[in-house]
Amino acid sequence: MRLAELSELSGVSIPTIKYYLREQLLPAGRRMTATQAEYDDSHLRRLRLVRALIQVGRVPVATAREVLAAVDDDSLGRTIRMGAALWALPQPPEAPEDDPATVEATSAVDRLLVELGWDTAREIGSLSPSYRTLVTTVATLNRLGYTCGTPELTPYARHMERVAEHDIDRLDTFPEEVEKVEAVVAAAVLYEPVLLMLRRLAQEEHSARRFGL
Amino acid sequence: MRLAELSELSGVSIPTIKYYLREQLLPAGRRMTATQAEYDDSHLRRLRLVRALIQVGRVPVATAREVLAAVDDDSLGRTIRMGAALWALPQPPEAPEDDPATVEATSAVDRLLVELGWDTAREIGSLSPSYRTLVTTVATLNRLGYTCGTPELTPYARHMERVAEHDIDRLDTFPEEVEKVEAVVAAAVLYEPVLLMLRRLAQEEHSARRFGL
DNA sequence: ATGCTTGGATAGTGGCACTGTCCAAGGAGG
DNA sequence: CCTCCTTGGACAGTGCCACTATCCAAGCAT
Repeated sequence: MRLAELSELSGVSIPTIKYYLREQLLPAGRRMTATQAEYDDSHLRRLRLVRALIQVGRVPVATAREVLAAVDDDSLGRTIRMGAALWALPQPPEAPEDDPATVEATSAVDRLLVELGWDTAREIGSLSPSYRTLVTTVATLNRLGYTCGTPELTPYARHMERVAEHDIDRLDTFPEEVEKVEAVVAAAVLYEPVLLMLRRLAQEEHSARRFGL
Repeated sequence: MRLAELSELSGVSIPTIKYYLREQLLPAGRRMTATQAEYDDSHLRRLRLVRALIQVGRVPVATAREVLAAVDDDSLGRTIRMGAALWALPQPPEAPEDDPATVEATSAVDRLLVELGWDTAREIGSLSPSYRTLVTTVATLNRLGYTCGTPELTPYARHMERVAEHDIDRLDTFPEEVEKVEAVVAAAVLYEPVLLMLRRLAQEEHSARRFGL
């Protein structure tokens, strides 16, 4: 298919697609003549993933580029590739390391990992963006005056552990290799809002039941 | 305390605080003279909440203003006030209503609510932003080619139901009324990244255990 | 009394995700 | 063959938004 058709099928405007091509979020089409290129289903799929990352996941373009580069890097093995893709994902503002709230948060999270027996997470430790983001957020909560230490975190962690197990089980559902990696990224980014909205709905439900409307 | 002190204690620059005052995210200080105003702990607390909303929660300033207005509205009862505050929170781009993927997503979510017995959620239905966001996201997933129907959603919903119950239980921990409402907002916004990061950490942990590094 | 600080108003900055314009090269119809 | 419309590419411009810099007159401190 050509650019115009890609645009129609995806619902993304031509200038925007050109922009994504320029930013290397989308691989170039197969050049047919000097002025024409041919796109296929993989482009359409990738384009939709890009939209999902940017619009739903609110991932900045530069970050999306890194994530997708990891997805495409054939030199990496499956697990690594998934990891690398997810690795590039989040970037909330980091606090200074010597901040007292940060120090406290770090030790709270570390104690949590010990308690749960998440040894791999402990080894990888501060390299993981998830870990760092968690510490930052806990520090913010504490600075706001809301106690958020190991005891508060533990029950939540146990719940999310079961969710994660379920996530991993579902992985085998996807057949193709590239699709699999893309699926992990999509699932990471798109299932997160799903989870959050389910939680809010459940909160509304239980709050209404307990306190009335 | 005066503006400079408020700035130092909060770590927010004076021009930014002035900006927040202008945007009515922060109530004006008690005017002492024509050129001086006095701020107190409630201002500091509110300022930190604003930062949390904007920086961690990525809530746009205009939305934050609405949320905080609901928090402050004494004419509303407690539950309503919390609801109104959370009500104003999210705003992911909505899809056209007649889109086939959206229709499918709507029915999938509705069936989910029936299955779970979330009757209040069903009544409030499409008024709730959580509901609408959930539908939009599910539609996006489907459009991307990832099946996300009632059977896929149910286990996640059950997990989040337990999380939400725990959330509601924790509510009683907070003593003051205004603080309580603020706490709900802070918890909604700040515990969301905590949950997500715990999930990612757990995923890394279990993925490593199952597939190796 | 004088020099520095304060709060308030207003205009400007920088980043980012697009979007509009132009152009030369094709391809399609007569 | 000629004309007209479309295509892909380059590049500058736009709009939004969260700040930030500048200026000013009125105090307060010494």
